[in-house]
Amino acid sequence: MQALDDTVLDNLPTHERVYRALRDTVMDGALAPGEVLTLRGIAERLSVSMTPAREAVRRLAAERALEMTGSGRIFVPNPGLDQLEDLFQARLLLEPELARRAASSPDKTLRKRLSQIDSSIDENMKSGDAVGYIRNNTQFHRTLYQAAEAPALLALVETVWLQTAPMMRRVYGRLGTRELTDYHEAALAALAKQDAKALAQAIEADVAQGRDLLRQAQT
Amino acid sequence: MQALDDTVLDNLPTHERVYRALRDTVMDGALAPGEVLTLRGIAERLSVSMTPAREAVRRLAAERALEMTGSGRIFVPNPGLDQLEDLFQARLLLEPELARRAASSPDKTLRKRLSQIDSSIDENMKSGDAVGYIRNNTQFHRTLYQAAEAPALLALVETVWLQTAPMMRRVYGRLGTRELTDYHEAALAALAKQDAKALAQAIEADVAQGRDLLRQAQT
DNA sequence: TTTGGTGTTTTGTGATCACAAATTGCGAGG
DNA sequence: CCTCGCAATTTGTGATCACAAAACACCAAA
Repeated sequence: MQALDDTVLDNLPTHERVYRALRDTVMDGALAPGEVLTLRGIAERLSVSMTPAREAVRRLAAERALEMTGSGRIFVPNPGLDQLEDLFQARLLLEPELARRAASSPDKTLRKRLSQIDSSIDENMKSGDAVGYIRNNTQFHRTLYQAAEAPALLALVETVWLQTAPMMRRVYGRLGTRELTDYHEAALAALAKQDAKALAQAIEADVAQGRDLLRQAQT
Repeated sequence: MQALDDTVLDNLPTHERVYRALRDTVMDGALAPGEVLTLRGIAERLSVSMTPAREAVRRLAAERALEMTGSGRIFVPNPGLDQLEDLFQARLLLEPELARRAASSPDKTLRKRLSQIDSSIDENMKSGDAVGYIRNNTQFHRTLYQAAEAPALLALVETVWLQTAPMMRRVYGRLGTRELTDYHEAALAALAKQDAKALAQAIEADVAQGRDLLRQAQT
């Protein structure tokens, strides 16, 4: 009876495993903007053939988590400030709406889970763990929005996260995470009161903080 | 000196050609929701091997234009009413914003092109050409939003269009296109006056009309 | 007519390979 | 020190194939 919560990492198709592995490294900001990847490199690192590696890469490219030149060169996108503004605008349009919908969820379990994640975030902030911060912050938002039960909207937001992650990693690495304001507390309080408006505002402030930090970092 | 505007259909990678061909059929609503596709079928129809067909399909699946079961079966999504509401909500959040940004474009050429497209739409409506209507309507919106110079936002909207296209085709096929209100005229007038607010409202009304028509059709 | 099972066919998956194009490395010439 | 050019290498692409699993068709039993 080992591993009931195996997150079914095995028995998945190879291309799916490669996809998830690559996606996670992008989401963590483990890949620097502009960094170049090769199919053979990916395939070898994960002990698979080129075929599933190619499929995974093309899938990520479709989600704009990776980019490919006309000649097939694979690299991590390095969006300009303009494009980043667009991506944050998308977040500001979509995420408060998702929060609003999640607000009607009377789920006690949800609040507990969010609270736990927020504790981890606090630790990450104090210890300056940028990767841990990004990972838990993403998980906080994802968990909240899942309660909105709007998978089509959440999918859109996830692709935006993928596109901003490498840049945010760079920013947090430079500026640190110690001086960030934690809007999650306010979000949790609003959720407890089922105050959709306040929740949406807290999320908006949270997203806007990320945007402003990024603006500030861009020289 | 034939075909300078060949839209470079040749000399593109095979997987790209397959992708575009499939994407167009989805956008046109030529594929019915629930319809099943096979890699060998696609490959044979386009006279290519399975490899580029697979890549194209997986790319479309990443954009949610196609869906794949755990066992790899490929089919056109058949979203429930709930999901369609979400998709239209995304459109309502994103498209007015894109319109707003496009409004500052003083481009005379743009207005002329939009006007031409709108004429085609009028013909399509009168003749009840559902596919032509969908194609031109999409082109109208795309052309307008391209002026917003926010490719990241436009890409999000395009994926939403892909997801709703099969259902809209069904709806227009059933209810016809003759009784639709043409909000594009108002949009053009607002654009000429560079009235961002009015333009955004016209676009909102246009999108909302699509949503309402779909609601009405769902029994 | 419906249900259950069984054998056939269809289908996606992943590895391998030849090929062409792009990239890189390096040395000659300015 | 920089730039150009050529050769060696790296890299993505697309076809093919064996394989396992899923889907399907068909027939017998209730």
